[in-house]
Amino acid sequence: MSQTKKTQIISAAKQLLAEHGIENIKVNDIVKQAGVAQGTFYLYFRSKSALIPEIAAELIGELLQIQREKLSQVVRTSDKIDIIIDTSFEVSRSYRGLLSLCYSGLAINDELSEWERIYEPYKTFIEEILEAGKAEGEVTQQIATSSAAQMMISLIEETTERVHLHEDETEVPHEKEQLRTFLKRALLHV
Amino acid sequence: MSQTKKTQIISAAKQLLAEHGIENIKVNDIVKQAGVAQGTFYLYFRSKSALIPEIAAELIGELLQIQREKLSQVVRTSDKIDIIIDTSFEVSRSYRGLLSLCYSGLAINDELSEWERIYEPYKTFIEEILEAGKAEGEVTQQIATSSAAQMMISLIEETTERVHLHEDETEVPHEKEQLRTFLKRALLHV
Amino acid sequence: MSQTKKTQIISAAKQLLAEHGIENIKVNDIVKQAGVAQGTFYLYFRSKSALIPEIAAELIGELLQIQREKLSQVVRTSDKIDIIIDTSFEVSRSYRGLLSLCYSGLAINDELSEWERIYEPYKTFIEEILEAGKAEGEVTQQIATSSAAQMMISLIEETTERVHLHEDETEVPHEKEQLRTFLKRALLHV
Amino acid sequence: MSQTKKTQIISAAKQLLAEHGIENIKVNDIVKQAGVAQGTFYLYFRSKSALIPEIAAELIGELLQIQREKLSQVVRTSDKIDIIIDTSFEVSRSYRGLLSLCYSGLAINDELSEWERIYEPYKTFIEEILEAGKAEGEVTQQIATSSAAQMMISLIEETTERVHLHEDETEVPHEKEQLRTFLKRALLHV
DNA sequence: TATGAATGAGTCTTCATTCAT
DNA sequence: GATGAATGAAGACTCATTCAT
Repeated sequence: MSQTKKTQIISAAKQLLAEHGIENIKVNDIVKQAGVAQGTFYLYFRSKSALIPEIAAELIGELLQIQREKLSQVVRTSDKIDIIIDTSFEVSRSYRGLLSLCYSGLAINDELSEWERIYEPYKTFIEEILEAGKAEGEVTQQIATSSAAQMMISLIEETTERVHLHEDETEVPHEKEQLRTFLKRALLHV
Repeated sequence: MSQTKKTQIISAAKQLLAEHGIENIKVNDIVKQAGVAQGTFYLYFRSKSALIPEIAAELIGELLQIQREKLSQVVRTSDKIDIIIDTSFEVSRSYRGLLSLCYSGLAINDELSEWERIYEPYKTFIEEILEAGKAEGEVTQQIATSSAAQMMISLIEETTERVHLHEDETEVPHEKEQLRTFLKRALLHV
Repeated sequence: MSQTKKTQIISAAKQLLAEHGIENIKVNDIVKQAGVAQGTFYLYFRSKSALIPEIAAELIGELLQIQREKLSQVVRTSDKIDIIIDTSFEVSRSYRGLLSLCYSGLAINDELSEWERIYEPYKTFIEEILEAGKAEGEVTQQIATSSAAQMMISLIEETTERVHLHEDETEVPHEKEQLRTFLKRALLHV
Repeated sequence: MSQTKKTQIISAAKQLLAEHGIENIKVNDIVKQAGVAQGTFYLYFRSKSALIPEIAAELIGELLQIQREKLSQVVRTSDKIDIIIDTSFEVSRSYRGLLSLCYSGLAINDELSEWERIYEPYKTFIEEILEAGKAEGEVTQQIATSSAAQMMISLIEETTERVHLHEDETEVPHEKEQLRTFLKRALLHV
């Protein structure tokens, strides 16, 4: 039951965060939206900025879970990349701008390591895919999986954010295609 | 002469911005550092947040100028990419974190178009390089220059920021190399 | 209990307002005098200028209540006018200058209608007296009660304010007498 | 020539004062409107608040001059009152709200005596009219001319301001008529 | 006289956080 | 656990006034 309150708060925060920026939402807004009292917030979060990592973690977790699921039966790395891009676009759409807000929010608060800790499992997930791809001979040996995973994640994230911020859905397919091409050229054997 | 004051303010702001985040610096700090009065700030900037675009513009301008100069005698796109990466790392080092702070600052203030206006010239510069590379048969026809330029810029920026935030100079050469490989694979003919 | 805080603030504000002008008192002064925190002020008032109407309303309410009471057993309009003048002088003395400050405060903030809404009940009260006087044949039919009430209120208010601002109590009886004569000549049958 | 600058400033201030309140106009607004430099203001006025009395004096002077002129050939006090009311309405219309702003401006600045000094000549002018009316047997002996003059001025001023602030020109004739009746009943023999 | 860039004290308002109930 | 009234530090911004030119 007490978990309910926390969940309500996180949901409310996610919603507001996606609409406005981190600096533009007040604890007051969140609790109002969540339908709980001001003080309740501090029962579950040490401070306002402690909220961001939790949301980020939830987001990444969600993304990871969806992708794990969708990739379970997929074999070719090329297909995996397609799916990763597609799901990223979908998740990013519903959280419009939230990821980069999380990022800047964390960066601002000098909690870089916190951020990395949260991103860790996702990065590992991508690394494993690339590693497997290398083993299969599909992914180039030229690039270190750690760096490549990082660049791949950044590029996908940045592109999805950018595209969605533009609010012009018509260019989505083209940008997605470009991203696909770019990534595959960089990572896969010709 | 009155330009001096504005310059002083921008310099001070750049310095402080690189050290702390945008939300962590006060107008008061900036003017103190700049050696001008509180009111003087508002003589040259409509508000605190109006400062960011100006700094960003200056930064981009600087980057653009340096790269234009260094690339003037270079022919091969591959070499151009090397130089762009190198100079980006250098500029980014001296402005440690400033670019992404500018970005988040702008994103927070919903001034996306302002941000794009500022980035415009740099993006065009990169596009022209890629276009020329296509003409020379060095750059792949597979990718649209506009998208490619955007992705290239994002990737370089994100990587430089990330590497510099880690404050571990030893990994710079490796990351730089990885970035080079990644980009060239994506953009150039094999 | 929470009403207490608001009451404290209004009391403090009334006191300070009577001593200084609206533009000369700071929110800080008010809360210090009231013994509450800075933020508490904004819990009960949207802004500093939102305070004035509330005080004005309270003042008018007080004046109205006193006069209603004192006039309950009085029959002749002439006597009623005497009592209205007397009580106005008394109330005005204890709020020295406050009424006109309220007025200017409102006028400055372009909230004329707000001001009229507040004055409404008092004006109605005076109108009813004049109407009753007309029915009794004591008040002249020459003048419309609405206009007459307005003029009567203005004249009394202006005179009391003026007299009290002079801080020379010796002239009060004379001015009061003059006001009485003036008003009765204007309103009553000879 | 230097008088020109001062005149420009006063004109600009009158205009702005009539549109906004005293507290809402800045020296900057005035000088911009006047087309002079910021510093020029302080060449002619000790401070911002020193401007109000000058404007008030000019206004009163204007009113006085007009009325003196119009009354020069008039004999009956009743007619004089009509003319005074009419001209007051006219002048007040073009300075919509300015008089009361002057008043509150001065009251706020505790310069009551200054205000009275400025009003002095006008009050004397009205007193003389009433005195003459008494001599002619037209004005009642019941009321002291000093008090009566003051009340008459206040009432006219308050009424004109009120009517003009309402911006409903259709009620002007009725209110004017009511004022006329009220004043004549109060001051003249039946 | 005239200018207008520069000043900086002054104040409103916000909002994360606390704590008595 | 839950509440929400109360807190008060913090900071952006204003604007009358000055003064070097």
